[in-house]
Amino acid sequence: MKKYEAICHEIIGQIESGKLPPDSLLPSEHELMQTFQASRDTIRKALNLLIENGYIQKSQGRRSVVLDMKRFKLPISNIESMKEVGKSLGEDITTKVLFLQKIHPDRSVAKKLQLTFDDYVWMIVRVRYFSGEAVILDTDFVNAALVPDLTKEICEDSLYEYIEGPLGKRISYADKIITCQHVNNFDKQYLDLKDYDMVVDVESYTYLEPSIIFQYTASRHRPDKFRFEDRARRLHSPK
Amino acid sequence: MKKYEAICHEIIGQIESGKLPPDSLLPSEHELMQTFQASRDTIRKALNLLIENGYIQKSQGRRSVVLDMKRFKLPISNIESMKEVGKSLGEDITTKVLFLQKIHPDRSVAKKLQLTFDDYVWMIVRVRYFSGEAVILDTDFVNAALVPDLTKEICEDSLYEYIEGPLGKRISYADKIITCQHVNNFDKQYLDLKDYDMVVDVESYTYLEPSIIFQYTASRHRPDKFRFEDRARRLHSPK
DNA sequence: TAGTGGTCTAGACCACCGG
DNA sequence: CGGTGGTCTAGACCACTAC
Repeated sequence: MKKYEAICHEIIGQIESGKLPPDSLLPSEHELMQTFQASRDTIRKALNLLIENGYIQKSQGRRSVVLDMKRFKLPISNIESMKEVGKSLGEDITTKVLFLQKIHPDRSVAKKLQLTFDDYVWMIVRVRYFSGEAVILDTDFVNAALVPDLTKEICEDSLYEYIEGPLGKRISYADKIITCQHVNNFDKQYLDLKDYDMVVDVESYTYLEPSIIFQYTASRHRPDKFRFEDRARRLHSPK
Repeated sequence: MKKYEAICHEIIGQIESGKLPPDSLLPSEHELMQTFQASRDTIRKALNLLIENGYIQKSQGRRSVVLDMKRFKLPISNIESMKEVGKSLGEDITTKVLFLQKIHPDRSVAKKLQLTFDDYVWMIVRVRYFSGEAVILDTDFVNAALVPDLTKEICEDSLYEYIEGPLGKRISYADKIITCQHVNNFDKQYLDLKDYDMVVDVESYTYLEPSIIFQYTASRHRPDKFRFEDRARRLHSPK
């Protein structure tokens, strides 16, 4: 493991164990250099990781402050598979594959994945059950040139795990667009909608390294089961 | 201006002017060092800024790739005041202040802002009009010890501009929680809801530097006018 | 193998904060 | 004023990619 990651994890451990409670101050960078026998740059990289993950807050001239992480159990602003989300939630999530077939893309999908009509995509339709209720309907289109073989078992388990494991590729980033929409017939047919007439629609464009789009997903969430948490930082324009 | 910010802006300029189109490769870090007469570290800081703002993607052993920013004109994942959002949208946004008063917080607000019942908070209720339609209802609670004087004019113009300008404080970050909820009587009374029976609820906890909570906001959006865009990065756990 | 980005080090100077 | 974090430099070595 990289040194600055190791230092970051060591400090996270101290925060989560309560040795560094919320609102307490971290040792200075100089002290941390000695503690961890590292250069200042390495310490600063470790601290930057802590900032990105919402553990601490820095400001010039003062020591870093430990933040209160209690409210932030489910960061969806990262990319996580359903399997990962379920694990961190401790919820009983199951997946059912309704449809899985290699097809030629239609006009809209071809454009989204930057393909031609002659290329192939996997179309996957999955329902996610939370405690037995069908609350999310996912429709995926995956570039079949990048992911040649897919099975029902992989789609039920974890698509991302398959891609990053056996396929040896790496997921890089995803663009997400969240909107609200009226329910359509698919939603009605496959989700336990109760009397909701709207869904939260999350469109994702997912990229492999270095910047290759491989997946477009439309994810329809029953409104009462949708929740998105994010920490936004203010971009101060340069003076 | 800091050197690495200057370099970052210079490169953004080249990307936005089309001199560095999407999918093209940046010069190597070594070449950039010579071009900008800077050390490698400074170049890397500039590139990191470009990554954080979604302009480029790096991966080891390869040159950096320019990403397509077209879809990302409206970043609500940053902290922006309504005034800033309106400016970048070119939309006709106006604000009407319905209520502005210094009060003692109730139990719920006191807890959210880490105050006691003896402290004071400003309660502000504002309606946001897009092209004449009332589509967002904001209810703010602001720690009055940090922002002693507020007027209707400031609330109608820009609260953040007032805090970062005359008050000389800096906004640091905000935690946001997005959910869907049924409309309540306030929504019905003040928003042009058409026949929608749900709203998108965005709760924000906003912090000043170094990490002082000063504001809690509940923002209720008419569903058809809500849109949230985000670029999420995959956090690979250390091996 | 050559070129690239990733990590790590050591040291300098500056800007800001607090007492 | 001393201490702190922010910026910048110069150089070394490693890991990965592409050929």
